[in-house]
Amino acid sequence: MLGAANSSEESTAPGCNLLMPVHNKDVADSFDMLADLLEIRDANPFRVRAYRNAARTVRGLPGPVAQMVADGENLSDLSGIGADLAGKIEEIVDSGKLSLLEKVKKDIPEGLARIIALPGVGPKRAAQLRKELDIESIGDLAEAAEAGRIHDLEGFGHKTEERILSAIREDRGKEQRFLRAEVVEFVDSLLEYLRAIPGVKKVVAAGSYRRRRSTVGDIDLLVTCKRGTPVMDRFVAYDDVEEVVSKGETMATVRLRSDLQVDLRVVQQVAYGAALFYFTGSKAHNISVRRMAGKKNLKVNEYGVFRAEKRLAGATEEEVYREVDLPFIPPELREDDGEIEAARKGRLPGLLTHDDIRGNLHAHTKATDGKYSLREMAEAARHLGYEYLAITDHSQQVRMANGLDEKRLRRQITSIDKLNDELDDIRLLKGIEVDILEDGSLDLDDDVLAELDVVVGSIHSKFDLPGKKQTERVIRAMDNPSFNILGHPTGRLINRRPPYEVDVEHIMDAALERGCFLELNAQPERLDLKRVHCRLAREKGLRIAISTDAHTVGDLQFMACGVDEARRGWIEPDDVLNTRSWTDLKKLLKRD
DNA sequence: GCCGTTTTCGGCCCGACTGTTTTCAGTCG
Repeated sequence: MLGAANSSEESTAPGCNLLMPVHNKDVADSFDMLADLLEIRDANPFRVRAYRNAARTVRGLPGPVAQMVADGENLSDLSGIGADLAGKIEEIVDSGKLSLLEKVKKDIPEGLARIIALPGVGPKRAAQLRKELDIESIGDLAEAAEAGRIHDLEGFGHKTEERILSAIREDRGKEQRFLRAEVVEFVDSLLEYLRAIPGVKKVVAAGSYRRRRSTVGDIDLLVTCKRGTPVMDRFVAYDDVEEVVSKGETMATVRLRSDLQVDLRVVQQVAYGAALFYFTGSKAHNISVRRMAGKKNLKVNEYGVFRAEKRLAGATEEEVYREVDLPFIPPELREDDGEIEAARKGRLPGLLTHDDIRGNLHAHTKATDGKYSLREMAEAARHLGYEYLAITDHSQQVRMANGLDEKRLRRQITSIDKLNDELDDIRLLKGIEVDILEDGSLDLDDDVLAELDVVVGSIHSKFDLPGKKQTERVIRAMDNPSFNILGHPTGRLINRRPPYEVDVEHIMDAALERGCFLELNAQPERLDLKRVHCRLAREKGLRIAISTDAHTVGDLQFMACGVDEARRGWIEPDDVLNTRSWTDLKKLLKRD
């Protein structure tokens, strides 16, 4: 939301900017809100879409749009941003407000935007509810529904009224996204259940799940089967189904007990590729591909690629892409932010795979807040086929985790040396996850840090420093010649904590100058660096470490999540530190 | 509101399901 800006009355530390920083989310939320309200006002749908596209573009930027404005960058170079929207972004950054939005809010109350977020209510019905019943908020709507005043409206009925009421009661309608890693087991069970139905041929999860997004809003499943297979009946009869939202011949939607929504689509085998393409998305990617198809007088839908009535392709995704003169584009890249152009030019990246990973550069033991011994962690890593595992326990500042002081760290170094003499096929690297203190100094003395194979530096305190200070803090830490890798560089916890205000691009430049690296932390709720940052690092030629930050032997499996995010960020094997043998890695870690 | 090796104006992706309807609008993805 806006409005955080501009209160010069409030006490402000000397030297601080009087305006609160405007975040990308503020800009994007303003545009989304404006789109909602304009839609209720029955504006040109393409104008509405332009605002939504712009919101998406701004939300996906690797750095603050406010910085781009400050640097005088030409915002209309961004896709979907023209002169008008560039001006509006500048207005928001400069003033903290969007005058058009303020104006429209006078006409259409903000509460209506929350009404259209409810399932089953869209802009048309919201406008109608307001016109006929003076409903301007969720509260008004709840009252009217409870009083039974909704079902008599034209186009409404008892079912719609009930649906609205139950949605309000269960507080649905707010955006709810699940960590992908959390839903994997739900999806696997469901896939297994569907595959067991006689007559079913293929069952696959599409959507953002297949694109390997860190979070998913719902699950899209695609099924091919023999004619007459009762897939739909069996699907809605699945044990874990809480509610059947809709059920038709070829499509059904259910809500599981976990509140996860699952859409199932049944298509014929000949349309499998087209349907898979269609339901994998992203929506923006699909629209772009369809537009290309349109130029060739082709129509792409979930049943195939057609010229007039004639189906040209559809059985495989490769076929579908081929018809529009494109090579296969990996699902992780399908976000309509450059992959189509790259594909057309034959410049798609050769993406990293899990098999390329040869080690893990961030793990804890029970010496601090981990749960397993050095030996147990080593065995687990060996079992995964790794060549090395860096032990990077916390440093003393992190008292809650029983962080290591110099004495204990030296003891651990000795233990690792001893253990390495015994171990075959796996090498433990001597490391630390050392705290970056508020002034940018490191939490342990230089001489002990210099004895280590790898030093990961992380922030675990003072998350709320202003951006400039936080950025300087990190860069100062990198000045220390022992510093190798910046751990979880933005500190975000998905759905729980926003990133701290660091200028990631600036930090990347500083890392390049100093021979340091950034981590992509593979914990499912961290995943920072995130994809746009990975792309930025890659463009700059800055290598990244993909590390699990494992606290248990099981956590070592998080590597897959990190690889997913890296793939989404166009990362190739050579861009990653831990695709290298220890011999090669050692050279990279050695700073001059 | 954006965008252009057809275009600076006139396009802008496409189909399924539901509820409320007698043929379809609204919503959703």
